[in-house]
Amino acid sequence: MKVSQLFGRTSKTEGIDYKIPSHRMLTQAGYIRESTAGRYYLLPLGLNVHDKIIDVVRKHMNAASAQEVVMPVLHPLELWQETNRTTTTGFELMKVTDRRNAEFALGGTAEEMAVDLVRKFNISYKDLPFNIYQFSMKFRDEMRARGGLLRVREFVMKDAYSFSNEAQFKEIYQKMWDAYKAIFEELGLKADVVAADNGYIGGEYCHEFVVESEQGESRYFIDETSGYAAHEDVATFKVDDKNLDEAMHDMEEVDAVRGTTMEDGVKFHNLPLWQQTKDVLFFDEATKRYILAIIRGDFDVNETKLMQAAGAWELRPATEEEVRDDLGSEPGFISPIGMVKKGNKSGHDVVIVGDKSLRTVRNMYGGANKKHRDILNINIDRDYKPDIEADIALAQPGFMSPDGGKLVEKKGIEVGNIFQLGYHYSNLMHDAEYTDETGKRQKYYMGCYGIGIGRTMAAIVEAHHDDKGIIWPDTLAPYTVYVARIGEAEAVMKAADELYEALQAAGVSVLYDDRVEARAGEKFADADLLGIPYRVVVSDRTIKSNQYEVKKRTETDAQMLDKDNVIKVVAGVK
RNA sequence: CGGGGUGUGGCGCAGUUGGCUAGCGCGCCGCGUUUGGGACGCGGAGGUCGAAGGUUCGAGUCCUUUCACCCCGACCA
Repeated sequence: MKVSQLFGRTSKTEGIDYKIPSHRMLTQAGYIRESTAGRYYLLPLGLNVHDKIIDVVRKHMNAASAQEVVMPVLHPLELWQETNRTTTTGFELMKVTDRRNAEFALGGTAEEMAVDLVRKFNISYKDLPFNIYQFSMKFRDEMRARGGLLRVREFVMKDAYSFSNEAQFKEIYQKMWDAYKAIFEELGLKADVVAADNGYIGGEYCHEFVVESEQGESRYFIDETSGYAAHEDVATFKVDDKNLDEAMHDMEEVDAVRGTTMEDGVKFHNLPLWQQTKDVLFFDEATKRYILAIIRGDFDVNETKLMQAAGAWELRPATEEEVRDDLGSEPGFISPIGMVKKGNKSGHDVVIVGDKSLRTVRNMYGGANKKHRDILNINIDRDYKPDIEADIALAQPGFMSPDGGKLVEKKGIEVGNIFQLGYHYSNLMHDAEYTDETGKRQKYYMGCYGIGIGRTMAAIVEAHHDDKGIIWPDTLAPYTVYVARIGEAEAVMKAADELYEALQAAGVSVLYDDRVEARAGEKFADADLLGIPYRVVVSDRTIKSNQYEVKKRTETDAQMLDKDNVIKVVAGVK
């Protein structure tokens, strides 16, 4: 390709105010162009790389015996109603109506479609297991698009859906895990595999593939000695026992003219923070219940874990008015003891969820549901009993991992994930069944597996760039060689043209900077910005010796080679 | 959706307490001089000042409404 003919061009100023390197460089180098917030044009260079990433993903999916299909982008809305996801998805579903008034959802993920497709075939155990996948545009009406390709409203996703029985599933999940490791490794990314929350997708467990990056939005913890890795939403840690050797004392209600913070309580009673109870009241809009979370004073409540434990969907903190008027308690002095759980003013029940850390402390202290009154020597079981006991504590850097090492906090870009879905969808959708060996109908046991192609592209740039521009891994670069022709002397033009032809004849992909209007500095700057692995200069200087100047993007020194050796060096990387 | 901010040629911006023909740099087109790390001169094209309504003799500038975009939060590939 000749630069003079390439659609899209580099710019010194375009995108200069984009803060995130991949966003700025991909825009300035002419790989992408924004349409409106979160929707991008992929220009020829951008599509070139995007396609190469897809090729890598496809290769490994096929090797893991997944089979490629394409599903419609418009999903019949009935399917989403079947699984109740018209209301429970984290992203706002985008809907369209056709001329017959049939309603469709713009696909944001395709579990329902996959199930609907498979059940049309009335399959039996002989068909299992199998895994079908596609590359297709996904639509998500994100609250806020951000960071160029990192978080957008339309993007190509590779999404795969596996169907099996329960016994077969582990192997499929492992296969996808291994395929993902191989994919990201081939793409030049070091991905951590992190346990995470299933969220609106459903199922019981899942893993995210996260590339460590300052620009990432995922926070996760790693125990570097054991390899334990978990998203902050689900990370667990070892809780130390505090004063379990102490005898239980009698409960006592006392005056407590103090402020409403935890520190106020510590100061007033002159007792450790960990001995205080932290009582946090939430309201779940989905199930219309109050949820009272109780935890040891030195820990915080993890809302994701709390939602899982309580079966809640739309948690929000309760307001001060609700605490007072509905529950007859007092902000800052909430307590499970004496809490009216049923038949309170609002008619909404209260569910008490206790963290397991409450069993590591004796004789705790906390509010008495009355202003300026506290209770001392509170002990679980004797004085109150949570409706649900679970781990609802938020992990913090430095805490001890379940394996005994230290938890280190990291930030990263989530480029892919794998979900166990189990019977989640086959329970919700009718006829999601196969016939087993005995002729009985059994539900599909499912998994799903996603990779965002554009986000992966951005993650690669985040991982591979310098202050001059992108540094593509050799196999992903849109072109292997950038031929920079300097000057317009007849002999130079001829030599450059010949080199361009010769490289192409040798099967090397070349971007030939034949612009007469651009000067040397501009061409060098563009070669660096574009991130092409090799730059070959043809100029007065080089043709004098009948040689060419060859420089790798990753190196500072160039070498002089004759044409055959240029081709030899460069042909090795295509 | 909550909080903060910005909308003026393709990009980056200036435009004072309302005032005359809306400017500058980059980029783009033409001619010339240049030619190894983003040159220079001369000439040129390109603008419903985000949109709608209002105040006024007069609005880029003031008022109202609205839309878009950016940054911070909750969500995700």
